[in-house]
Amino acid sequence: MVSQRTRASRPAAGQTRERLLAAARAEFAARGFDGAKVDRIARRARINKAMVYYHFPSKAALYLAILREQFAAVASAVAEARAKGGAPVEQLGRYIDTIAQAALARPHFPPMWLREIAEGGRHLDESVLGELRHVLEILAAILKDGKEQGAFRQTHPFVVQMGIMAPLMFFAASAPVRLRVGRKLPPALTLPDLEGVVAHVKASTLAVLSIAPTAPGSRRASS
Amino acid sequence: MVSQRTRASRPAAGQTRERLLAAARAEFAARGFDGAKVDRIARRARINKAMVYYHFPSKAALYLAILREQFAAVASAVAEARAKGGAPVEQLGRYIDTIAQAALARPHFPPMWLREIAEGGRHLDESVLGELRHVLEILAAILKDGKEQGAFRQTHPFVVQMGIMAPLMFFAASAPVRLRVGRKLPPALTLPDLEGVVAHVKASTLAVLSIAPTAPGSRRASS
DNA sequence: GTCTATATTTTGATAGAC
DNA sequence: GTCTATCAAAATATAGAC
Repeated sequence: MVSQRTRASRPAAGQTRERLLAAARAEFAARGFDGAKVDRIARRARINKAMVYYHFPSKAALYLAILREQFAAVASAVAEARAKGGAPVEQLGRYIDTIAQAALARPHFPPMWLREIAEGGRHLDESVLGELRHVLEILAAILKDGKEQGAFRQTHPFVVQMGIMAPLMFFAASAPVRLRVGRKLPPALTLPDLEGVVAHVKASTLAVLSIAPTAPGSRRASS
Repeated sequence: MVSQRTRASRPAAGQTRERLLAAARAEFAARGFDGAKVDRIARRARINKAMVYYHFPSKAALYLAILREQFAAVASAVAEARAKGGAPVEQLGRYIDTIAQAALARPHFPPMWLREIAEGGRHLDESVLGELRHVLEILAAILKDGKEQGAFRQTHPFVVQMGIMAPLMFFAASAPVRLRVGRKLPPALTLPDLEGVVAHVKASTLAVLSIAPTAPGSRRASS
């Protein structure tokens, strides 16, 4: 995957690659790895199929490049947010905001992530898994700080992560379905916006973290 | 290969269809519509490709049949749970349990649902959308009851639904990825189980519903 | 109802000119 | 770097015997 690019300027070479990546992002997000067709990617990028294989050795390599790019961007945004410091409650709020904004700024990320989950992570390599771990470890650190400072109760980082990521990804990716479901729904059931979902995720997450683990129908706390 | 006969003298007809459906469920859940191959479905069902087309007019029709079956089952389980009545808080807990159990009992449902979301619902027809609306309307009714009885604050059913369904579906479908992520994680970060996730979803949902919409620290953390 | 071919189309990937 | 032309391997679907 070494391309012979020097510092010297070349005729709009990078542009083609960028168009290719943009087209591939859109196609893979909309159709998934198997549903995406190299022909269609080329057409979207206004290049031809041979050019795809000039820039990437295979469809799979192109897909992986895009996965990496997206996960790395999200992970580094989260790391930046963590680096800003502050009280655990504040950091957790920022963590949630950051992920929501990453999803907004990168509309192709949520569907690709949902698909990879459904796929059992068949296309995830160690580099992507590493980014995932990075994000989870940052959340774990925030939760640990909060617990040590008496602000949060003991929780499972994986579970908290699920409670944050899942609604945000689900929401970001589900616009078309929500619209179709909402069309024939009683007018009382209006469609939500991202702000509402983010607020809900923040409020519910902070609430579980601060209350005793007694849910109705379950026994009292035993920790 | 000798196929067994039922009590009657006719060849085991229904059995083949059942095997076909089971194989298709597994294949579609694991690979998605485009990734699933009719050859592989036939092989899994221990029949041949022609039999697939004897029972269903096309791959798409087979896929839709399975989607319908799954959504109808979940929707009717939720309707049953609602019919049991009880206080809103109790009903909401049962609603969550029901969805979690439906996901456990039908391991192919969560990945298929995640994929359809990612896909923009391309394969959902009106019958499936109707089941979705049904489930959402039941949740909306529970929330309405709760509000009228002073147990819940005003919330958006769509948003609450996202906070419940998404973590449950995500969790149910993400076992393979979680295992790979967890393998190289500090031992402090153990892997969660479904019980923990269900408890978390219950606790967080009930918590947001009962508190005032000002979560601790939420003013500062918005952006 | 079940099977063995087989038709037809699509698709990932390459050769080779410019 | 970019194109046209094309291959070889899948993959959906069907014909037709039993």
